[in-house]
Amino acid sequence: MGQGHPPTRVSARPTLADVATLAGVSAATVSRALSRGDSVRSDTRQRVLTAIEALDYRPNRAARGLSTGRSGALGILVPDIANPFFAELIRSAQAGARAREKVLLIADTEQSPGEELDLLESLAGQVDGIIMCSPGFGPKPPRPHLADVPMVFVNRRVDGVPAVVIDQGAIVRMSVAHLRDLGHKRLAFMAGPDRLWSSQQRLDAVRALEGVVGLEIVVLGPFEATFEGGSNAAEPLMASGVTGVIAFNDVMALGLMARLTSTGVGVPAEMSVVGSDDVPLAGMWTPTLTTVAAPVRAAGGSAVDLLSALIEAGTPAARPATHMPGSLPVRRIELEGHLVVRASTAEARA
Amino acid sequence: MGQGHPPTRVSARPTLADVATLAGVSAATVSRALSRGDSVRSDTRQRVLTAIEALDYRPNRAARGLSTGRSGALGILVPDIANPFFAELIRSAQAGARAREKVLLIADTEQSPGEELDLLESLAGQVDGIIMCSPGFGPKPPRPHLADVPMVFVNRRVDGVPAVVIDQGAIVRMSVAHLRDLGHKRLAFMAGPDRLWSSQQRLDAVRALEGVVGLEIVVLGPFEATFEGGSNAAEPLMASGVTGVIAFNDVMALGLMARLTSTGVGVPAEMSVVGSDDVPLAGMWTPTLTTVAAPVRAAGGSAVDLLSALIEAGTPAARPATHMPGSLPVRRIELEGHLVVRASTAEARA
DNA sequence: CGATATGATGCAAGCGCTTGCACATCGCGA
DNA sequence: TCGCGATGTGCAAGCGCTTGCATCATATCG
Repeated sequence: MGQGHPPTRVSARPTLADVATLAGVSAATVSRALSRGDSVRSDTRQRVLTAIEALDYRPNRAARGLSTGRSGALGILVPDIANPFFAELIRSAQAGARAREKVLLIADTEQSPGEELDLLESLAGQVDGIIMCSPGFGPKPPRPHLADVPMVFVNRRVDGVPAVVIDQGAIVRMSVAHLRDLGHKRLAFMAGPDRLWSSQQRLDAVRALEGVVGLEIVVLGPFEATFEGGSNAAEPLMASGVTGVIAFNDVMALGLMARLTSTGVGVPAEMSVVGSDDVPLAGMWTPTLTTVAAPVRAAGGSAVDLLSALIEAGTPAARPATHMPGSLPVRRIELEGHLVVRASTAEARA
Repeated sequence: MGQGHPPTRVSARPTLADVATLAGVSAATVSRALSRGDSVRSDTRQRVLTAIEALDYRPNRAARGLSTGRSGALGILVPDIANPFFAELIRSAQAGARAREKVLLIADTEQSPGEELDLLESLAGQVDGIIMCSPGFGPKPPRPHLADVPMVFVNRRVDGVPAVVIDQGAIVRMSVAHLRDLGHKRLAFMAGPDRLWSSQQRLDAVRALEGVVGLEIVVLGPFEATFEGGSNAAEPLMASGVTGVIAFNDVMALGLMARLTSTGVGVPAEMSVVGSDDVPLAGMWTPTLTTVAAPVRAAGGSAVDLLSALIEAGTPAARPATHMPGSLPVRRIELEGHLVVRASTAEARA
C-alpha cells in the first residue's frame, strides 16, 4: 500500500482532506475543530461539522494514533471474565471508556499467574493505560518497560500505584453489626486466599474487632474463593459451634449454603450466612443471600477516570513526586458498599 | 507531534529504522523479513531477527494499520458478558485471536437491541471483522456501510452470512433420547424466546419428534431465557402432568429447579430436568444438572478461523458469488454438543 | 493613522510502517 | 564471453492524521 493509485478514488471512506475541501478550509483546521474546539472560529467549526455530517466522516484511529502516539485504547486485566463481579466491572469500565471515545481491551488471565504476565506485557504494547484487577504477581510490575504505561489497580494497594479500592474494613463491620443486631454472639469469618489484598484487609478488620464489640469471632480458612472452597468450609464451620458466618464472597457463601443444606443444617434457622459482593445469583438462591453489595459500577467508572487522568497527565505512574506538586491527579479512590438483607440471616436462636 | 525534534532521541522505543540500521539493511527488508519471510535471503532474515531481539523491538500497530488499512483487531458482540456461555465463547475467541496476533474488542449489548446497533456501528469502524453473537435485530445488518466489514454469526443462520452454529436439533434429540431411555413417556419442552434462532430451531426439532418416537411432548412457553423465566415455567409445568422436562438452557433449568424444590416437588424423584449448555453452575447446583454440553470453545475458535479467512479473502461477506468460484472459504461450520448425565434426571416412576 | 498584540488559519513535516518499482547481483546457457 | 531471467534489496512514496511555526486579518493602542 501507500503507492500511487492512478487517482481513481472509487468509494473509499472520506478522509480529513475530503472534509476540508467540502468545508472550504484546510485539513489542519478540521483537525483542530475536532480536537480542541477552541482556536477555531465558531462559524468555521459549524461549517466543518456540517461537512463531516454530510460525508459521514469518521476519523481514522490508526492515523490519529500514529500521529499522537496514543492508541486511544485502555486495557483491563481480570482474573476471570465469567465471574459476575468482574463482568460487571468490565461493563462499567467499558461504559466509561466509551464515554471518552476510547476502546477497552479486555484480557482474561483465567486465574493463571503465568498467563497474567504475558498478557500484561502484550497489553502494554497496545494501550495507553491499564486497569489491573488481577491480583496475581508480587507487589511490583516486574519488567522495566512496563513502568512506562500508566496503570491503576482495583482492590489492591501497592506503594505509589494509583488504585480504586473498596473499603474492606467497612464490609466486615457492616456484616458483623448486622449479625450482632440479630443477637448472634459467636461468629465465624470464612477467610479467602491469603494472596488477595482484600482478604488480608478483611482479616485485619476482623482482628481489630475481636472482643471489642462483645462477641467472639473465630477465623476459618483460608479457603479458595470458589463455590467449592465455600463447600469445604462447612465442616469446620459446624465444628466451631457458631451461629453466624461471614463469607469472603458470595460465591463461597453459596457453596457453603449448598453444603449446609444438603447435610441437613437449616439456613438461616441454625446458621446465618452473610456474603459479600451481591452477585446476581445471590438473589436467586434458596434461601436468598444476605450480603454486602460492592459498588462495582462505581469502581469501574472510577478506575477509568483515574486512569484517564493519569494518561492525560502523562504520568507513567511511577514518576517521583518531585516536580509539579499538586498537579497530579487523585491517586486513590475509596468506595464503600452497603448491606443487602435477604433471607439467609435470622435472629439467633434463643 | 510529527515535528522536528532536534535529533535528541532520548529513549524512545526502537523503530523499524533502528532495526534496519543495526542489521545493516534497509527498512524495507526488515519489513519484509517480518511479514512474508520469503523474498528475503535466510541469512539476512537471521541478522534482522537478531537485531530485533537485541533492541527488543516491537512493531507499532498504528503505523502498520495506517499503512495496510487493517487494524489487526477483531470485534465480538455479545448480549451479556456475565453469561457463562458467552464468557467462555469470548475466552476461546480471544485465544484464537491471540494466536493470530490480533486483538479482540468485546462489546456487550447488555441485552438491549438499541444499544446493539450502536455498538455494532462503532465496532465496525475499529475492527477488520466482527463476530456477532447477539441475536437482537432482524435478519439483515441495517446500515449499508456495515456491509463492508466481514462478519460471522454464531448460532444464527442468515442468508449468505457465514456462521458457526451448534446443531440445535441434535441437542433436542439427545435430551429426548436420554429421557426416553429412562422410561419417561410424557415430556415437556420449555421454550426460550421466539426471537432466538436457536429457540426456533429447537422448537422445530421438537415438532419433528412429536409422536414419531412413541412419546408425547408438550411445549411450554415461550419464557425469558433467565433464571426467573425458568422459575415461571414451574407452574404450567406441574399442571401439564409430565415426568420430565427439557429446558432451553441451563440457567432456566436452574430457575425451574429452584422453584420446583421450594414448592416441594422432588427433582429428580418427581420431575427429571435436562438443561443445555453445561455452564459451570450446572455442576454445583443441588441436584447437579443433567445437560447437553455446548462445544463453546470450539465455537469461539471456529468463529475466529472463519472470520480470519473471510478477512484474508477480502470478502465483505455479501459479495455476489459470481467471480472466483471455489476460492471462497467455508461459509458455515456446524458443531455438535454432547450429553452430560448428572443428578437431575432419573428413571420415571413405575 | 501607523505600529503592535491577538486570534484564526494554512503550510508542511513527520509519526512508523508497507509496497510497487527500479536496480544490482548472480548463475546459467548460448 | 555476453545476454538473460531470477532473485534479493533499496528507494521513496504515501497511508490519514496532528501540530509547530509562519502568515494573514483583525482589534487595540500610542
